[in-house]
Amino acid sequence: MHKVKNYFNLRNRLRKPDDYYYFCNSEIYEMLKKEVTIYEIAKLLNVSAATVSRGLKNHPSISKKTCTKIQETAKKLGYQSNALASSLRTSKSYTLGVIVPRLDSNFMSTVLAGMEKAAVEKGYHLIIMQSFETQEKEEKCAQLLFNHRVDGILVSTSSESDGMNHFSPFVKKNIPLLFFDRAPNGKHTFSSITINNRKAGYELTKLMIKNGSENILHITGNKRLLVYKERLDGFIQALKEFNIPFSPKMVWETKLGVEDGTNAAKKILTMKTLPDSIFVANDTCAIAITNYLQKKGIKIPGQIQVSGFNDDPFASLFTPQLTTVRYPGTEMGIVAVKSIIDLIKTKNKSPVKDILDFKLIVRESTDKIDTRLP
Amino acid sequence: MHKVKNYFNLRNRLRKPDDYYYFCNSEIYEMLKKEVTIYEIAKLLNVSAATVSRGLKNHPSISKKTCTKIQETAKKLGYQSNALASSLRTSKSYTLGVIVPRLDSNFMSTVLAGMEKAAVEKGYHLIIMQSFETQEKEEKCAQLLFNHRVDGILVSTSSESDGMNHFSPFVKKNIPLLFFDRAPNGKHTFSSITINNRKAGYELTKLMIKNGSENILHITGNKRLLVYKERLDGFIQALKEFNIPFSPKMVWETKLGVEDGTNAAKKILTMKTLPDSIFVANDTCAIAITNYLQKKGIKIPGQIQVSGFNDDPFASLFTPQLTTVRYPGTEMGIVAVKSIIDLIKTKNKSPVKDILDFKLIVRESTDKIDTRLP
DNA sequence: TTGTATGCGTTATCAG
DNA sequence: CTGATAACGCATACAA
Repeated sequence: MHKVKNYFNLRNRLRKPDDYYYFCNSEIYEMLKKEVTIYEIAKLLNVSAATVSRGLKNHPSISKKTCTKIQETAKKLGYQSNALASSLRTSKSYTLGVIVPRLDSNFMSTVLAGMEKAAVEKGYHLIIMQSFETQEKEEKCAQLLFNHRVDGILVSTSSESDGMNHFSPFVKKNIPLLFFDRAPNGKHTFSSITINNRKAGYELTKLMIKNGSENILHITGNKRLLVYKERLDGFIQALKEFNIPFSPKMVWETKLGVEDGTNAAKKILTMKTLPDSIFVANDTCAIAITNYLQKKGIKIPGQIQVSGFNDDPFASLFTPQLTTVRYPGTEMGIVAVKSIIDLIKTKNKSPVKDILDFKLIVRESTDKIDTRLP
Repeated sequence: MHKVKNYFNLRNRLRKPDDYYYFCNSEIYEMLKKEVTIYEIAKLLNVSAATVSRGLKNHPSISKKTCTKIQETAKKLGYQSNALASSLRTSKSYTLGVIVPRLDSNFMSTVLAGMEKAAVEKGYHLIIMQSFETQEKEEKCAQLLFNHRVDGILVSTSSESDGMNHFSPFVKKNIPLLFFDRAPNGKHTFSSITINNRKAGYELTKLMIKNGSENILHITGNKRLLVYKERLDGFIQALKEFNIPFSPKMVWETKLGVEDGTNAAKKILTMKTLPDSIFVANDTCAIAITNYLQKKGIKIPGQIQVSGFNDDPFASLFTPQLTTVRYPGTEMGIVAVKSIIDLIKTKNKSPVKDILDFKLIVRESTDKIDTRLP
């Protein structure tokens, strides 16, 4: 009875000790909606809360017998550990923060699916937030995630993002920060997982040149984003290699949506000489362009070759099947999470720089130009 | 100096009081990687931690002057509130748990995007988890989310899920639980947000019948899921209304993926008499089927009308443009989050049952059957 | 308007 | 192997 009293001082419960045993075995718990804590278990078993805490996680220093007793009682009482309290005490939340420009893109949802899977496998979970392509929201997300004491943060930057100062709290506190897909421009020492956009752009362009093109149009996204800038670089590199003079007029910057594609197609039709191929920086826009041009009687790939980027699920169902770059979304997600968990666990200081392999998917839409209609 | 000593007793810091002012203004904080807490701010300003806590959130009982002083110092020290501690204390986490079968579907990512947006607007954020269509994982997700003391949980059930017992901890503790898109079968008193799948199935079928079809094939998903069961019900209802006899042979259950569509198409081509229309329960599969049939020389909609479900982005770019049902993903996400936050705040006991309007998108793929090729 | 004291539920440390 | 105690960082009832 002394012990019980002692606990009562500690925890300052309202109940009278005499009622305690009955109380624990009754339904009153639920009715009072009081949390079932390790103290409840402790009191019932006449052990200390510390022992319960250990027993619950099979701490080696606790006897098997006590362990099972504790776990059984926990189950009986419907005990659910409080992860918040645990995180507060241990300063480990097993939470990873994720910031993406938007959730609802084919590619992004694939990445996130991979991330979630890998995270759960390693005992982590994700708080996912959207920056909607603005720096302001990206900063707010970062703050919220910091306040929630995530163990690591995965970011695909917004197109607006300039400095990376909003991540300095993480850096200062040595909380791993890893960029995926869209990494910051310029020289920096951040960790990142990307694909070789430059090489992909290069190979796609080379393919079209080899198929007979000389007058290539590149329709791309916001050039401030490294992913697009590098595809462009690859494009230019290929032109150079084949002695095709480059001019900025060959590059159109758009938002790469369906409407942007339709508009681009309209504009193309007003050109004095049509391009003989179009390298579009994503599939959605490539298909929108193709679709419009086809409706206006242009033969694809007969008159114009078109290539996309991403290998969206419909790219192969579309007619003509779209040549594109397979961009390993799920894998990127998995690698990103595995890497960051590694950074968390090893407290490794050297940044990860991972460049994933892409796969060039060559399909009908870039068929050789000598198969052209007259 | 007395106060300072007092705080020292309370918080048991290592530092000597004499060094304190210097300490707070120095860089040693960051070097020691000690958290900046309200106590640090309090000591610097010679006020109590309680005052700081209040001042930080502009509590009315704190003078403007003190408030600004506190907030300035907080900023200077790079103070970041600890949401875990706050949640522990207040037992409000401002976190919503979300369980979906998978993240990487067009529709789901749209819903999630809406959810995230609405949640952030209301000061909440999301932990998103995948059940991968298994009950076992769904249960694990529910547990983890419970352990993290989410304020509410949003669920789209896995196709395997049978009982809903794994959500009873939430129900017992009066934590709002809301199903979206896929709600549990049978009678129950859970809150849910769905679309009128039955009516959509009915209208789609009616459309095809009115366009001249008599021999309709319905390709659907797992019938244990209410969403598919109801589409089927609507299908049957329309047949009945037009006195077309129903037979189970008219319904094929598949997984609705691209490959399943191709296989279904192959099987269709082996039928003695081809159906004159096909109502497919999602767009992906509808397009895969159409694509295969077209390749084999079948005219769509000339010989067979096809309709999908979901209005995926490519449905209108495909040739023929796909007749489908627009399923308001973003809106569903927004409504779901708003509803659950409402449940959280009002502690309302009466369940929400929201049925969103869909929109029938009639396009070429179901053009009148009298335009058929001979 | 501000301060005091305490608890939220857990775990680490130290002692036995 | 187990127990007592003190944090983790914050917020609130109560007191002043």
